[in-house]
Order: sequence, then C-alpha cells, then structure tokens
Amino acid sequence: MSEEANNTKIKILELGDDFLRSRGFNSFSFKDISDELGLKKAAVHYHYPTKEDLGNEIINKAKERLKSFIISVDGTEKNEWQKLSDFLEFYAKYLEEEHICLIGSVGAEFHTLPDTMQDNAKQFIASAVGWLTELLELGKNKGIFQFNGEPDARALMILANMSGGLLLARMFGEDQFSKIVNGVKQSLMN
Amino acid sequence: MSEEANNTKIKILELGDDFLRSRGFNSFSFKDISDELGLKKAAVHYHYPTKEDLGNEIINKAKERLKSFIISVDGTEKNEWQKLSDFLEFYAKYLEEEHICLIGSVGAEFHTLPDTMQDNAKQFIASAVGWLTELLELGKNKGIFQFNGEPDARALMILANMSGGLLLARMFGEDQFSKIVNGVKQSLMN
DNA sequence: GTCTATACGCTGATAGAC
DNA sequence: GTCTATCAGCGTATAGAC
Repeated sequence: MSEEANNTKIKILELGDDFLRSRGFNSFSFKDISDELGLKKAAVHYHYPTKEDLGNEIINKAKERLKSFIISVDGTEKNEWQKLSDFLEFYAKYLEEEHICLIGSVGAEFHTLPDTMQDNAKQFIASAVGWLTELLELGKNKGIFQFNGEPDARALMILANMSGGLLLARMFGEDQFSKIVNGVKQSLMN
Repeated sequence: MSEEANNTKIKILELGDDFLRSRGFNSFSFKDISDELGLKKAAVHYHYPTKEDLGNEIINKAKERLKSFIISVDGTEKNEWQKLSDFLEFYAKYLEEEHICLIGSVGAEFHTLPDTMQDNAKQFIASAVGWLTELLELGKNKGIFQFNGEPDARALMILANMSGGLLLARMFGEDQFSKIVNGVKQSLMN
C-alpha cells in the first residue's frame, strides 16, 4: 500500500468520523466525502466498499482511541479523580466543533443501522461503561469518590450526562455543558 | 374539514412523531408514512406540503404536550417531589417502544435540519429546562430537594440524564434506564 | 382528499478503462 | 488508486385528473 493510498484511506476515515458525529450516519454520503477530498465516489468505494464497512471502521477507530486512553491513563501515577477528569475532558473536546459522541449519533439512529454496526457500537460503549464502573468502584473504596448507590449505575449516569450534555450544548452553548461537567464532579464529592 | 381528512392528518402527524423518535428526521420518508397508512405520497404532501412543515408540526405537538403536562401537574396539590416523579415518568414512557426524546433525535441531526426546526426545537427544550429549573428551586427552598449547586445546572443534568439514558437504554435495555432514574432521584435526597 | 404521472437530483454500488 | 460510465431505487416535491 503506497503512502498516497494510505493517506486517502485515513482521510476518508477521519472525514467519515467527523460527519458521523456532526450529522449522523444517514445524513452524509460517499459523495460528501469525495467532494470534500477532491475525489470521485468510486475512489471512496475502493477504500471502503460499502458504507457499512466505513461505519464499522469508524467505530473500530473509536475503540482504539478508548483503548489508547485507558492504557495511557492507567499506566500512570494518576489517582482516580484525575483519571475521571481526563475521561470527562475527552468529551469536552468534542464540543469544540459541536460534535456529539457515538452514544448520541449511533444511538439516535440505532434501529436504522446495519446489525454489525449496532453490535460494534454496543461493544465500544460497553467497554467505556466497564472501565468507568471499575474506576468509580476503586475510587470509592479509596475514599476519593463519595456517592450513594452502585458504581455501575453511577457510570451510566455519567455517560448519560456526557452524551446528553453534548446534545444540549449544541442547542444552548458550551457553557451549559460545563455546568453539567461541574455538576458531575460535584456529585462525586458529596 | 371533514372527519376523514382530520383523521388522516392526525395519523400522519402521529406516525411522523413515531418515526422521528424511533429513526431520526433524515431516516424516514413521506413514502414510509404513506405506505403505513395505505395512501400515496401525494396525499401526505396535501396535508403537509413539505417535510419541514411536518417536522415543525411534530415539534409543535410536543410543545402542546409539555404545556398540558405542566398545566395538569401545576394545577394540583402535588408537592415538588411528586411533580418531578411525574416528569421523569414522561420519559420512562418513551422506553416502551425504544423511542428517544426530542433532545436526542433532534439534537443528533441538529445541523442538518431546517433553521425553523432548529429554532422550534430549541424553544421546546428551553421550556422544559425552564419549568424544571423553577421546580427544583422551589423544592429546594421548601427542603423537599437537597442538592448542591444552582437549580438550572441541576435541571440540565436531569435532562441530560433522561436524553442520554434513553439512548443507552436502546443499547443496554430498560433496566439501565431505571438505574439512571433512581440515581437522579437519589441525587436529590443526598 | 386522494390519485396518477412526472420531474430531477441524490443514494449506494459496480464494471471496466487508464 | 482513481477515473468515467452506468445502474436501479429512493428522496422531496409539484401538476393536474377524479
């Protein structure tokens, strides 16, 4: 695979990821991508034969990003509070271009998506829930977090806050998202 | 306007509402509606000339439902805790058919929607935020709710929990949504 | 009110030349 | 790897008959 090809394939993937989180899977086309990259649709199909292929690669890349994040953060001396902050910061970064996270973009159109994408997205989000649950449990045991209820319920609430918060931020501005992030942190300090 | 016409118009609106919250605005068509009702597309266009018209009527109906809810609930002896429970129950009902709320369905595709729909949806959701904020403030002053931070930040968190929770429920089941609802209630009792 | 017919661009996707 | 050409189907929308 040549350098050029690799670049194009990567650019398509990144642009697809951008479109998925800014418009939704059914609201962008291969033509949108080829136009933006100065190509023809057929060239996009060469790299990703079907839209389902592209969609799954986008989700796979999100899985890799999450895995990288976990490795990078769990391989440090950071305490649970700092790890949580880093995790929340992950979502705040989406905000810059009014993007939402995959929970929002995939979830909203969930039943219109190919089964492979539904399953793939479930795996991705389940990983996030799992890691966050462990983090909360460990942090609670150490006395770093204070909260009532089970850690997995808290993990779900935090992800609901982030995914829903990004949607609300789109309509009411970044400041509203900040309020939610602060509220989440405060809720773990009691 | 005859009885029949009225019925068809109402059926289209209800079906559009169903499709919007189950698939998303860009993932259903006038043909989907006409097929389901045993009509032709042109008949749908007769009642709602453009899809934008239909979309806005769906949002208008949501506004009316919210207004009715507020009137019905504020016109009773219910205390703030019960009113909040009723409000959360509003969202739990969506769950039955794996529907999401307008924050999720409109928010995810927000930038692909006509300006009129964006503005209309903003108004609707702002009303919900406003009512909820007042409820929280009043309830906190009465000692019915206990929470740190500003009421409007709490209102946003609750709506983020509901909208995000419905998305997560779609992937992980109703039980996960219940955990979030319980968590929200618990967070107001400290 | 609902129908048929029609317009026309966009959709995902493929075949084959270069 | 990218192109041109082509496909069948679907998208929103309109005109005009019944």
